[in-house]
Amino acid sequence: MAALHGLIRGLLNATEAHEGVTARGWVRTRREGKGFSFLELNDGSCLANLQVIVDDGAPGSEALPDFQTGASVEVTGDLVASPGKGQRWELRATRVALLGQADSEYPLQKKGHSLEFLRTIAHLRPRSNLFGAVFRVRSRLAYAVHRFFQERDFVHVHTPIITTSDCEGAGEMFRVTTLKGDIDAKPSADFFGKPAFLTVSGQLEAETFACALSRVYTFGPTFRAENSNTSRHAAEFWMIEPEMAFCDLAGDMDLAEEFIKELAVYMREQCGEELALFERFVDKEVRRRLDFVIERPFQRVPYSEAVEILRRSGRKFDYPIEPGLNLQSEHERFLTEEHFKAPTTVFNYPREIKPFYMRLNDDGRTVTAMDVLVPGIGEVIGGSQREERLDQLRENLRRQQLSEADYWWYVDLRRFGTVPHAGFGLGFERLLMFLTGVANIRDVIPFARTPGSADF
RNA sequence: UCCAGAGUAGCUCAAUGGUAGAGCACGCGGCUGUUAACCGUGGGGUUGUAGGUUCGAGUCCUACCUCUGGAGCCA
Repeated sequence: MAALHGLIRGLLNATEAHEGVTARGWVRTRREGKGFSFLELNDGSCLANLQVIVDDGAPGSEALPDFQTGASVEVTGDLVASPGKGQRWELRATRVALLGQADSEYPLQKKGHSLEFLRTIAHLRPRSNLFGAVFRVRSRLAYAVHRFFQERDFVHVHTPIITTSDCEGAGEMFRVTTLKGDIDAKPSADFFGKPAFLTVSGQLEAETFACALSRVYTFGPTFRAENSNTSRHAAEFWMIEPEMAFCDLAGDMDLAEEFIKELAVYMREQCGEELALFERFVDKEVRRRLDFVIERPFQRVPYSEAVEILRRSGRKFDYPIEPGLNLQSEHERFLTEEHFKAPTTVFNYPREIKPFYMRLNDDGRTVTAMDVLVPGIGEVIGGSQREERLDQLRENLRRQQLSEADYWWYVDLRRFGTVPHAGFGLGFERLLMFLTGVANIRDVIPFARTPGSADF
């Protein structure tokens, strides 16, 4: 019986009627009948509401006028088969109690609200069907991410959030300081004795652990101070970065593709109720896209070949296609959605457009970079085999005008027992957008931080 | 940061330069084992902000603010 005193999810999944159960939650709507009222109760444990029947005169029913949308209540009664359509079980109340009132100013009324409006009430939107579903899915997929790596003997490493290397090379960084006034006047007086920042990637630190524990991954907050105003960028997001010693680019691509597939399968099998909601109200194509990724084998194509395909496609693109230029979103989407009609991994990019840590190929012109492209989104994963040769890494640093002294510990990995190793990075929110169909990154983060906005 | 669009009731939206409206929500009444119930009725507004044009501005002009979409950067 104890379990039945738990969440509404448990009550609705009951296999038989039960007397004397208690449900707690928030009122979604109330309908008054002759001599009794219907309450729809939701506690966020699942999408569905629990229908409650309260007879006039039942203990606590005198407060029913205050059981308005948004109010928190506790109901005790008997779980019985529902004679009405639309639900299997309902709760016949023997006692009701108002825990917390919600008056008519409660902004989340029982009506369709725009996503833009819901963002302005981020403290209340988890009580809506859509956002309850999004954040239940976010939690389960975070679990699936850990499960994927733990089952493959990866060690979870908590890489630092504050860093003093301002040269991780992945974009503008947020400054962390305890100084007042001119913070650049005397950096040695600062808390860490030098300028400090919020991390833009845990990769370099993860590499050190991979070169000790063989297989590691990070899954944590990441920060970018870029003034990016798009539906795909946030100043604070969660990144997943596996790193594997004794692994080359092929092994890296294998893992990336397996990862995407497994999470799509997990979404399909473990989040069916939410997926149905997303399919209906958010993105009619989401289930088809998941099946597309699950069923179709990934295509692998070198960058040079991808460029040729784009050139010969006869398609007019807004941006030029030339060897040595980065592929634009429109190019990536053409490859995966129209040309291959499959998830696609592009690899071996020109060294000029990629960071110093990527391994130089024997041709001397390309590096072992790879991007995994999926339909609807484009790039979801970027990774590479890392440059493990000491001399070559030093040359890469020189070419990109980076100081070896700033990377002394990173270079040390190549001095002492260096090994081939590889890894990739994945934005957790972008993965969520792909798996749920939600179009704006602000709607898969509980409280989004974007330029000019850090409320709540 | 660049380009485009939008800000009118709590929410979603109407309103030829000429008296600011509807639906939902909320109050009241009615009806009903109802399903975002239904029917009737009532209250609800500094039209994003500041200027300007005009006899008259929600509507036209200028600036700013905010939001949205797209681009760049990227995950």
